[in-house]
Amino acid sequence: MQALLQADGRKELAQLDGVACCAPLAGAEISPQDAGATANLFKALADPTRVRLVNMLANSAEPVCVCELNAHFDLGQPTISHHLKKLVLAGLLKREQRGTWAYFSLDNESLQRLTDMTKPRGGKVE
Amino acid sequence: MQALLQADGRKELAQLDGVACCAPLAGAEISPQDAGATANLFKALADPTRVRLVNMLANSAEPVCVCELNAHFDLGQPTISHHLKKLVLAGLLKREQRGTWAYFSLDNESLQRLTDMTKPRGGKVE
DNA sequence: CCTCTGTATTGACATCTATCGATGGATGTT
DNA sequence: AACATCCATCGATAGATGTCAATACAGAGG
Repeated sequence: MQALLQADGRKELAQLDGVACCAPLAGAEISPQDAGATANLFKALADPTRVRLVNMLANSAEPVCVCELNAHFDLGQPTISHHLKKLVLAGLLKREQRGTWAYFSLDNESLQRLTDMTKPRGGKVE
Repeated sequence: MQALLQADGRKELAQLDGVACCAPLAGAEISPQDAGATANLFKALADPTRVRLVNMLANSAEPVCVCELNAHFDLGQPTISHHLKKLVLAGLLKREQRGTWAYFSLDNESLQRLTDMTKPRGGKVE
């Protein structure tokens, strides 16, 4: 059981690494490790619900309450919570507690990193 | 059986749609359909092997033979073939047959679309 | 202190996906 | 014509993932 908890912890850290590193897709040769981190970042956006969540938060200047987000989906509350957690772990969203309510907002820096990562000629022109 | 084949066909078309549409993440409100297409594009890059494949092709001015690609991975040939197919269906790669050999290259336009899609303030500044 | 409400976590389940071994079709080569 | 090579497809399998119902937990108000 202890082992299971540890494994989970490592997994979450791995996802966080994905945000920090951000090796450009079209840049210099990517190591297998960096490829994993890069893939993790894309994985965070590889779901329609998470794409919509990010899009909604990108269109709001203010942090948005979970209760507000829930209302826009035909999914259960635990499912939305699950997706939000994944986006936070990926570093794309920030979470903020206000009393009973939880507010989420887009981490603009991370979106910038995403853009850098997909730039056609990031590193060198060769 | 016929039904199965049809279902498969539809699935592949859906992935192709993902490339064509390309709704900006931080742009105007994304419809659930567009969110699915956008997610499909990210899904194509949500795997370390596919990230490396795209990266390798991005670093080559010339199309690369599959036999060359296979040599860089500790994976079976059918697995690489499977990943290459997914990337082609997503519109990220182009395939070209030269005699017995298959050559793949990066579709630079699609990479540009990826960049546009992740631009921090794609549509309007609001 | 009890209850209500908003979120997160757990456990279960169905589906999806990456991988492999085996096979098949196509193209060269002897 | 027989054979070898390259690549794609098929069938099977293990592991990952999205979803829900049930539960737990925390803060606010009675």
